[in-house]
Amino acid sequence: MSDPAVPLLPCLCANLRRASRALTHLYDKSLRPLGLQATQFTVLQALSLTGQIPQKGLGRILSMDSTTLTRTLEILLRNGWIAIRRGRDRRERLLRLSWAGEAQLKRAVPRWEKVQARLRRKFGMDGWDNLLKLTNEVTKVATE
Amino acid sequence: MSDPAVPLLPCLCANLRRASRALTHLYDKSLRPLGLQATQFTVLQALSLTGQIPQKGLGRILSMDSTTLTRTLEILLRNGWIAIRRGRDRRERLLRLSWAGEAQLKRAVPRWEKVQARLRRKFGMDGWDNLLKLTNEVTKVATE
DNA sequence: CCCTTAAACATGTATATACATCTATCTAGG
DNA sequence: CCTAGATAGATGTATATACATGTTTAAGGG
Repeated sequence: MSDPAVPLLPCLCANLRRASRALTHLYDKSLRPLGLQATQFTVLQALSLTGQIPQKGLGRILSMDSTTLTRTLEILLRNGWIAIRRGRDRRERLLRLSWAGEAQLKRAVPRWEKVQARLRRKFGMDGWDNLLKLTNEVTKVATE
Repeated sequence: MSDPAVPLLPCLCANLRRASRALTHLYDKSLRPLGLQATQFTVLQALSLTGQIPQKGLGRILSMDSTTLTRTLEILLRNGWIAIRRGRDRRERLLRLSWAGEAQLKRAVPRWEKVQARLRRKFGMDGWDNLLKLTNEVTKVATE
C-alpha cells in the first residue's frame, strides 16, 4: 500500500514515457500476429487519413523527425504497404498507401479497435476524452 | 483552423507516443549540455529515490523491460554514474548511484526543474496534477 | 544430494528515435 | 542567368526499446 507497484514519478517526462512503454506493449501484442508494430500501424493509419502527403508533412503531423520517418518508411516500403513518388518539388517524397497497405490496415483495424474499446471501458468516456485531449495538449505545448 | 498543426489522432497509443516524443525533445534539449538523455536522467533520479535496488525492481518501477535496462545501465556505468554489485541472490545485480552519479544528478536537477516549472506554468496546477495522475493511471491499466 | 523448474540477467537482432552532416533542389536577389 | 541561402530528404552514429534465446543461480520435490 505504501509501496505501490506503479509509483508516481516526479518527472512528467518519465511518467509519460513510462505510460508510453506500457501502452505500446498492449498495442504491439495485439498487432503482432500481423507483423505490425504500433508505430507502423500509426503511419499506415495516418496515411489513410491524409491521403498522399510529403514526408515532411507526415512528420509534422506525428511530431516525428523526418529522418526517423525515413527509417520507418523503409520498412513499410519493404513490405509493400506504401508507395513513394517524387513531388513537383523534386526534393519532396510524396507518400501514400499502396493496395497492400490498405489491405494490411484493414486487417489491423479490428484488433486495434478491440484494444481501444477495452481501454475506453477501463477509463470511462470522460477519462478517455480527457486523456486524448491532454496528450494532445502536451504535444502542442511541447511543440510551440 | 480546420487543419490544425497538431491534429487529434484517433489512436490513444499514437497520441501518447507523439506527446512522448515532443516532450522528450524538451527535456533532452535542456539536459544536452550535460551529456544526459531524458531516459538516463530518469534512471539516475529513480536510483536516487530508491537507493540500492535490483535491476528487476527498477525495471518494474519504470515499466521497462529488464533487458532494455541492461543497455541503459551499460551507458551509465561507462560514465561512472552508477555502481553495480551482486546480491546475496547471485543472479541479481544491485544498482546504486555512485558519487559521480550523485554529482551528475545534482548538476542536472536545476535544468530539469526549469523545464518542469515551465510546463507546470503552461498547464496550470490542475492540468499538471491531472496529467501526472492520468499518465500514471495509463501505466497501471496497461500493466494489469 | 540430484533433478526439474523457475527466476535474473546477458546477448543477438530488429525496430524507434533523433542529431550532425551531406546532397540535391528550390528560391530570392542581383 | 548566377549565386547565396534555405529546405527536403539520406546517411552515419548513438541511444531507446523489446523479444527470443542462452546462461547462471536459486528453490523445491524426490
